[in-house]
Amino acid sequence: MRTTIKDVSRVAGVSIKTVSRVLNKERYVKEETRRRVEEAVASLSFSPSLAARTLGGRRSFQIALIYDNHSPFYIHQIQEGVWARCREAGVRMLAQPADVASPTLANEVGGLIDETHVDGIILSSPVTDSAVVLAELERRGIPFVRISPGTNHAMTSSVFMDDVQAADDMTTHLINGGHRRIGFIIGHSNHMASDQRLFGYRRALDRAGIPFEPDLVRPGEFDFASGTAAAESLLELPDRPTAIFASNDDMAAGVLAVAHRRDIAVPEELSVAGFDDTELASAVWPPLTTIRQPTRDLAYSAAALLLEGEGSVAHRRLQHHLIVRGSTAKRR
Amino acid sequence: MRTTIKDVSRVAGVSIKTVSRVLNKERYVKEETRRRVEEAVASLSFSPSLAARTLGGRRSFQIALIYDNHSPFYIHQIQEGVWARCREAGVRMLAQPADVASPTLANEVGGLIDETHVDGIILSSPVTDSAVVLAELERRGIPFVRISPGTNHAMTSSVFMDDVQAADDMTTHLINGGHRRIGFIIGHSNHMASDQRLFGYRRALDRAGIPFEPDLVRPGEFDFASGTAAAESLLELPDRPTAIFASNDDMAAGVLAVAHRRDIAVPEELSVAGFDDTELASAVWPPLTTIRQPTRDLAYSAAALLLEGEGSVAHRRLQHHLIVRGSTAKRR
DNA sequence: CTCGTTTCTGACAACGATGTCTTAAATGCT
DNA sequence: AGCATTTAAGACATCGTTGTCAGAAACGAG
Repeated sequence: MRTTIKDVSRVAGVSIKTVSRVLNKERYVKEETRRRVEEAVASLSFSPSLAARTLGGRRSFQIALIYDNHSPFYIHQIQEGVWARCREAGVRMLAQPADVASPTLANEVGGLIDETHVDGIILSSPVTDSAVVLAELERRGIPFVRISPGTNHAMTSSVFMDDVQAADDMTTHLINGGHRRIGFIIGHSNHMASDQRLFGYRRALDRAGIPFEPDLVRPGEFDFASGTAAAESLLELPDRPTAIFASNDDMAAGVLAVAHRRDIAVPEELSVAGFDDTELASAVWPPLTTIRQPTRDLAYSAAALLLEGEGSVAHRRLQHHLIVRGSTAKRR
Repeated sequence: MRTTIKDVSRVAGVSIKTVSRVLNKERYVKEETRRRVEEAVASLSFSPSLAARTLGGRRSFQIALIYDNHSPFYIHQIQEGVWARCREAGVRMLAQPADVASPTLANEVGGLIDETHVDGIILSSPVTDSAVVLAELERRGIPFVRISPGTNHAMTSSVFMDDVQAADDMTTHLINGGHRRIGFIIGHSNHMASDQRLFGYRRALDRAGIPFEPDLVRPGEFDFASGTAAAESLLELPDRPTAIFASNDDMAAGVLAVAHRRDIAVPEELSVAGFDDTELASAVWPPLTTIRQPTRDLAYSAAALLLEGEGSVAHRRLQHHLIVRGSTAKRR
């Protein structure tokens, strides 16, 4: 038989309602009573049934994290951060993979909410910018926080970093190294951050008075394979770039592989830059110069905002950092 | 107001019990009635409350996946596989990070079970071999399946691959390439698979009549940093190895980095082999020769065993594959 | 000392499903 | 036609908590 609040109440010699009060840290419980209940809870190593709390009460002690992202490193850090904050709050995290391209996505999210009664939701890019999902959440009035959203910052709670500035910083770093022909690999088109990083690249070029050349820009999809494809085509240009800035580390790793294959020395003949600073950035050779995106902290802050926020809209911007490693150097 | 089974029963013109029967695909419902109920469910887009089902019934429609692993790639694939099978069965997966070294681990697992009423549990290495956790699960009589356990295969359900044979295969591949001095980097000491891979390495050497040299073996922890450390010390040997076999891809990537740094050409002067075939194996240069561990499939099978298995003990062995890429070559 | 607050506690209904039991209708067999 | 069996559907208790309300005890002010 399962240990229930009734057993605790019997051992402590109080009503179940009083046990419930202690469990929920409510006011109006005498210190002495509280102590007795806590002892009973400990001696029975009692854990209240989430199902019963959910059904009877107004909270479910659960939040959902919805993501659709192809970088395991990124997801891992996001999960880590959200989970850490949830743990502190005694709340359960439901990790929910999703497919932004699925026509039934909004229904699935709605079903998730109905089934689990989650108290709130955290959206990670690119689900942050799915209009149907946002509409569904608004309709139900359920609290949610977005991590690195691409749109409508002001209307909903969110945590983010300045992707434009970060890409600008990296591009400027390359320009300062004497590079003028800088290739750029765009991220996946369904991530708003992709546009922003491209914009930052262009802004830095403009400021330095370097004309923008569409030929130096290639599309990508945030994965290794698209990085190699883009690099192949960039390095075949008659007047090839002396530096390539990829919108994330996975694609930058692809660039490195192509450079090795073609016997182009990095960083001597070609500088390569990434973005994100995932574990991958330090696991390739040479280690990548990249932008450290505070992914785990973004996730932690998102959970904090959701759990603490009294339904109010709030924002938090976290700082990025330019990490210079061995994959970039001054142009010779 | 939330949509409940009552609303559905009203729309369909039947009792709530009948709706419940349709939801649970029970017998003894007239075809015509079933259809009416299903229409009502669809038109209201009703999703039953998991909390209520859990509380009232004998199942919770949830299973937990408990892991403590430092490789994001590995965890990602495990989650992926379990999740896929759960989705098919309409069951929720609770991803639960843990710390095998924590003294309160057993309590945490017990608390998880009490709180969530999970129907079963999947353990991933190294939690698979935590005596306290196994004891706790046995004591409660809750079904569980272990993924790649290191001990007691026969007593509990599990899915696994043959780590000994796989390491033997890889070592033999290197020996066949003419290598005689083959370095080996052991995995994390709390993973049983580490011992098994070492054993496979030795077995292959024995069979080939190559004496085992303790000097060629270095400890590691399954991460990039320990791979570089081990490689540094191996490559400083007076008579350095012509091949290094690391117990996983992360450490093999570390070996590659050291080789690059020291200007040792791979694979011309040094062959490097990994294990797992995570995304990382193809994201480094040269791409790693490695063992493809069917991680995702192991996880999928584990979930299948748990969800289908009628409480009986079952096992499934999955096949590994030697993947030859550019990081190994014949000795010159 | 009385009365109004504040503090503290318990009885009981409610949450939304499933389990058990009962009953009615349909079916099969002699 | 009569009876046993199978099929079909509903009434009601139940799961383990929290919400609401009511009442008792302690406290403070006049």
